[in-house]
Amino acid sequence: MRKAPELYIGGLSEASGHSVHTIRWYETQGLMPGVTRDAGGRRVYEAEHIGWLEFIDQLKRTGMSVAEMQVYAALVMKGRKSLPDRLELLKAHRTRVKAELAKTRAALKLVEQKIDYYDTWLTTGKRPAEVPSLGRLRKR
Amino acid sequence: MRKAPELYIGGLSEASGHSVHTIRWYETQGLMPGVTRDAGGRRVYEAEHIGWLEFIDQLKRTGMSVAEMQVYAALVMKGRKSLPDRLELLKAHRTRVKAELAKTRAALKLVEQKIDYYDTWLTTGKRPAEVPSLGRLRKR
DNA sequence: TCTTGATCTAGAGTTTACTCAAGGATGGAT
DNA sequence: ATCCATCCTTGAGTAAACTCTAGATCAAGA
Repeated sequence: MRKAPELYIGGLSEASGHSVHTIRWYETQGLMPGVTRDAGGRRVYEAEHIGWLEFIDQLKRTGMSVAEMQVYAALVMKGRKSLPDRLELLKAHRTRVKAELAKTRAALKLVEQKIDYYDTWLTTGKRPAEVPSLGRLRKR
Repeated sequence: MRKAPELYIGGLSEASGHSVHTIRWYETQGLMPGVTRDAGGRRVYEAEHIGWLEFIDQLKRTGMSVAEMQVYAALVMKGRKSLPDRLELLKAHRTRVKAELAKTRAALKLVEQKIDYYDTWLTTGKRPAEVPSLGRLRKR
């Protein structure tokens, strides 16, 4: 009754946008739970693995290192008794990400101030009033 | 009349939070315009270099590579005739940063959905309805 | 003058996250 | 029976951004 179309590494690669190299490397890093093999030794994936890799991508994009994703993946493999730990890990991650985002937004604001500074200088032809910490340097 | 307190690499290191190694390495990468030497061959910095490194840090925090900062620093060294190019470079950077921020915010949102999912599961004791692309995986 | 701490250069080493290469097995199509 | 694409493993290579080491020089204080 349960008959998923077989998903080999090439198919998962296409579906996920990761190279087959990367998928195998993720596996060596403990980031690919639940991979089976067929009679010929080939890795067989389920449709869920596509979603899993997508989730991994979100973690990565929010700045999680492979080392911490390893911890998360290990918890997933321990089953539902690890739910509290997974929740804690993700919450801690969320806190860090929010802090990082705030810092990056602040940095962007400063860069934009510099843009305004250059813009004014260029359109008025004269150097605007000093803006602190915008990294001016005399020519030498 | 113009008498700045001498700033050697150790002082700049303290003031900027970068190691002396990093400051020297930045120089080899063309990221330190306007560094002079004293009679004994030691690097002498001006107070402006502190602001410069702070600005570099903002660029870095917003994800600019050292390679692109090189380009920016080279423009700075060309003097005011490079103003339009500097402005263009920073504006292009701003555009990229905003796009990156949007993607990261979206990723964070998905991670937060997963947190909610785990939270509900944990507090109700039963697995909530599927949320698409949250990377579930069967144990095996 | 001697010592100590900061500085210098050149070059090697580290970390993270892939990315590729070599050589070999497998399996469906002709 | 033979091709060819796709898969396998092991291990080496790459890129970015530092980070450290070794051996030498310099400057200021005891």
